[in-house]
Amino acid sequence: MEPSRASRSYREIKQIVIERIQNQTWELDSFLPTEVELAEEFSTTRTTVNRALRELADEGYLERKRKYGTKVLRAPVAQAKFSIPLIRAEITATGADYRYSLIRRAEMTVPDWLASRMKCCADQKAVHIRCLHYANSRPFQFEDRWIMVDTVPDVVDQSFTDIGPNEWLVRTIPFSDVEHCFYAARADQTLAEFLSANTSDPIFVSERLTWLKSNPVTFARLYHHVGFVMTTNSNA
Amino acid sequence: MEPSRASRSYREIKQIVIERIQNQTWELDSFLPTEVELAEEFSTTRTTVNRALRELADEGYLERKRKYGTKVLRAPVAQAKFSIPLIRAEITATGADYRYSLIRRAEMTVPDWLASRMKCCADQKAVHIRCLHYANSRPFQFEDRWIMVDTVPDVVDQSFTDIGPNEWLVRTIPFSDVEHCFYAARADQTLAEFLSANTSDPIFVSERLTWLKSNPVTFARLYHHVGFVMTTNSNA
DNA sequence: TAGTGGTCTAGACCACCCG
DNA sequence: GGGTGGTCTAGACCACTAT
Repeated sequence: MEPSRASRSYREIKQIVIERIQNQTWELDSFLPTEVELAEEFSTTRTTVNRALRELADEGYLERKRKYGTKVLRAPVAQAKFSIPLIRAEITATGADYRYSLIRRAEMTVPDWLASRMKCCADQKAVHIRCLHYANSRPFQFEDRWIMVDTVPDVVDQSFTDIGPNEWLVRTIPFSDVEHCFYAARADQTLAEFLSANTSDPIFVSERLTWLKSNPVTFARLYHHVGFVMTTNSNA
Repeated sequence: MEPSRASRSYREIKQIVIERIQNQTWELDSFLPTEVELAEEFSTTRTTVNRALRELADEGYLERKRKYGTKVLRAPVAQAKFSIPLIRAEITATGADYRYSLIRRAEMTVPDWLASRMKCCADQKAVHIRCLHYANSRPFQFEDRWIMVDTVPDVVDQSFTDIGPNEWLVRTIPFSDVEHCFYAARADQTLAEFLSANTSDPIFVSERLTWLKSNPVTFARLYHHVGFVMTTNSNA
């Protein structure tokens, strides 16, 4: 007669909460029971319920406020996650061969537009690199990158003939703040030649800006091959 | 003489760990002290240290294994998060006026390519919608969408003349699994007219696939205006 | 001011996995 | 086998905020 008293883990609770939202047992915009009530229902402690609900809130399904309660959000799909792998890994993961080729390496003063993007002053030095990444000998990505000498002094000793700048940076710089952006651009003649595309082909471009403790590290503009598609990692 | 014994919060511990990685106090690929040791150093309990390290691992900075320890990962920027707002909010957030216009609404059997994308059978019905979203009377996004009648039966009663399909779905369907993808496309003549663009302009396209408990809900292909840029939310 | 979630404590047992 | 992180317990006090 007595119902099961086995306590639920925080993972089970997460799953049950999701099911109840899907069943509309708990409707959109409505409030869940309090943590104390749920802890009793699931024969567990408030700590465990708290972890389950906190994670669901982080994932965008719930909204929580002190004194107010926990509400079912209406638009749970508020966020999408992308993993940004090293390009070598991205290419070899498909079974293709990876090849790297340096096109240009030059030291110069950062141009004004770059200083503005990186929120830094314009009279500092940077190494400017252009290179190509191939998959099975076909152009996969054309990379146009600046690396700031003040923040990464070792860069002046790097030729980048054998290793791509991103791969080198990831080995060298501990960790950073990053901004990404993505847009579509039209291939000009130069870009078309690098990517074996036709002039005016649509090109998927991603830009990555990196800082280390507020100091500018690098700006990268990545031109992807025609037909490239960026996809989310299934689901959070 | 005695050092401060004030215990550290999990947020402070996260910050300290990040600083030590940036300082190279803890080098890339090296191991951190164990949770017990850190708990002692920070005058707190293992629970608190655990939460700090667990969150840093979720964010991609650390790798943790039982019996093995906690390691500083080399490529911390393994993931980027995007928030995907309702288009009305996206537009009004910039201060622009939002306007919506339905172009086409038709009930039909799902085409084979769509059944394949949604992992569902082809002999079911769907409502096919095309519509435009304007910002200050200029085309902002052209939307091409299918909504599955079997999963969302109420859709047959919706005219979508006054409210966009996404806005209606978000009010109606509790929550779902989602896949996103993004790519660059070339505007054909029709698309150019809808978006007030020129033929062969590069267009940023996003596709969104949604399921509810494994049942296909909707497929949306969103063509953004020329010059659109998608950006990450600053930093995790 | 009262009620809710946010966080912490001091312990415990368990699961995994390297050696 | 033993050491590490993963999780849970049964409490406690705090911080925020709706009313």
